Amino acid sequence: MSDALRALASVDRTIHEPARLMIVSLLFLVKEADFLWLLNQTELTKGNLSAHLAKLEQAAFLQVDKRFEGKIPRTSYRLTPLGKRELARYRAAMRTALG
Amino acid sequence: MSDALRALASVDRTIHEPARLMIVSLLFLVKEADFLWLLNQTELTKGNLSAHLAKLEQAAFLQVDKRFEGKIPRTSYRLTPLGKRELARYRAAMRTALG
DNA sequence: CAGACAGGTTTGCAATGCAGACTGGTCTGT
DNA sequence: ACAGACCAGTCTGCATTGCAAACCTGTCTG
Repeated sequence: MSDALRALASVDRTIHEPARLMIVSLLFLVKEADFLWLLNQTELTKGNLSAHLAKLEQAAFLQVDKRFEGKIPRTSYRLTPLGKRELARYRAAMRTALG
Repeated sequence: MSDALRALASVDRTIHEPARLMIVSLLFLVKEADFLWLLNQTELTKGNLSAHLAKLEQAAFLQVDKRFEGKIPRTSYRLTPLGKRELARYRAAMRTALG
């Protein structure tokens, strides 16, 4: 089994999913974002986005920060260090795989 | 929506699946292969490999060539021109997405 | 007060990936 | 000749997904 194949066999499915790869890539660039912004950028449906965020949170790849600004709930999402590491690993794996 | 995101949103799920990406990558390199060889290279189970090959055939990304060599059935798999093009497109998309 | 919008969660459905059991045939050893 | 191993797959059943639409709570606007 070649390196390229080994790389593919070991990719993290959580990140590999295109919708989630969009999310983590965005968060990697902007550091922090809220739900609506992610919704607009990704063009996913709300339910879908919510589900993907939940999955990423469950994998501890992102951290949800809910707080109030006055009466308005302000939720922001950002990558955890683990999330950043996994994204880097994923990128490296895919680069290896794609030659 | 950035180019990177657009690229991700449009990836072909048939090829994106790691197991199938292994298969098409292998076939791209070797031009032609049989079931056992693919089985050994990918380390998938037979049922799994069979299902993925069927899906790739259904998408017209690969072509199955069954013939007899004496009494022994000799099946070989190879990419179609469409399969090669789609792999190229996928690679380009992922490179764009991963920066 | 009605309606729009933010910020999600819950539900239901169809498709998928996966492994293991099964089939049908050939080859090898005794 | 027969048992067992191997090749080449297919079939089946299961659990997990991804997806969209419906729903919910609360705020803000006209």
